[in-house]
Amino acid sequence: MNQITRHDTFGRTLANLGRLLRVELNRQMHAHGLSFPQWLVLRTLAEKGDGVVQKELAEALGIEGATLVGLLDRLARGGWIERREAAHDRRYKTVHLNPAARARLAPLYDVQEAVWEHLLDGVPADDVAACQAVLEGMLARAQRITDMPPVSFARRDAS
Amino acid sequence: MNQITRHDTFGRTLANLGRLLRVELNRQMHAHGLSFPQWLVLRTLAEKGDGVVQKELAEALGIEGATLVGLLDRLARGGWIERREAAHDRRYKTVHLNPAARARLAPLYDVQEAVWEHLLDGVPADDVAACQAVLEGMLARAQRITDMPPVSFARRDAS
DNA sequence: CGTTAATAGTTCGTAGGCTAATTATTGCCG
DNA sequence: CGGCAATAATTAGCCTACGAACTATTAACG
Repeated sequence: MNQITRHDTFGRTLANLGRLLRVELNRQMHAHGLSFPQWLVLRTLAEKGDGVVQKELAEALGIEGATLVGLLDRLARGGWIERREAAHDRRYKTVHLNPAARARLAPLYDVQEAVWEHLLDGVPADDVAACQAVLEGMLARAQRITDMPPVSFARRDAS
Repeated sequence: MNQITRHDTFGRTLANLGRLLRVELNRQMHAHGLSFPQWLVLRTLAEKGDGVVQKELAEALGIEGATLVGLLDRLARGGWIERREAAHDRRYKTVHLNPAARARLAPLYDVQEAVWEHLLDGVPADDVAACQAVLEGMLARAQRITDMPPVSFARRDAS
């Protein structure tokens, strides 16, 4: 009963891959004193430049502000970052990478890249590009869906 | 500094898509009194038949036994399932779908399928298949990687 | 001006995920 | 038979993530 659809296996692959990636990258980063989400925060911080405001950082990461608070708390406790009050508007706080953190961060780019190379070893670049195109299309549709009410998918009448 | 690599954008797409899917499916399932992980448990339970043992259920879901314990606790509290002691070996417990749960579960297959149809609307089946092939290859490699030590990726000597 | 609305950050409660340690039971083997 | 290893489930502790409620500050406008 209730057959497995073609899309369903796609979903399972995606879910399993996501979980495995999270676990594996987490494990790799832990060897350098960071979790994977923490690494994402620091990497994004380094990209966007020092003094980014929390709201903007959370948006760039695609997480909620409340979630970022905890991440920053732990990063600050570990000496990676520092929060300062913004002068012009005291509602804002700017986030700053500590000087020592930059050096500790450098090797992690190699770790990340090595993981990806292992995962995509032997896969033709064209195939990867095609796959990414499909995923990005889904991403775009998913973002549109998010604005719709939940009921819209229940296209059946629950007798 | 520390350039963005080609694989990196692929990783971001994957991570963002995974997150959006999780959030969206969670939202859809909540309209029927379930979270997305809970739905996965019940669906897997229905597939494997009644009386599955927790260990086997956790493996089918790809999560740890400890994680399943909490999920089953909440599902039992909600009247969806029931745990019974296995007769032949009192270490085991078998999980059983409550009769009323089956009827409540039926419409959710449609919800799930509708989400996938929206996400893949207009994408040629060949492209989806090609994409899935790449992802499955990554999945297979990721499973092999998990057996390796964390250091193996730090191909540079951190002075 | 001053009250009200909007906005940034935080806190609180809940859930899901992990690892490590505990408990209860069974298997093995000397 | 008896102790010891293996195994299933649970518990405890941590991190990440969410939404909702709260605080402090600033903006809007009557």
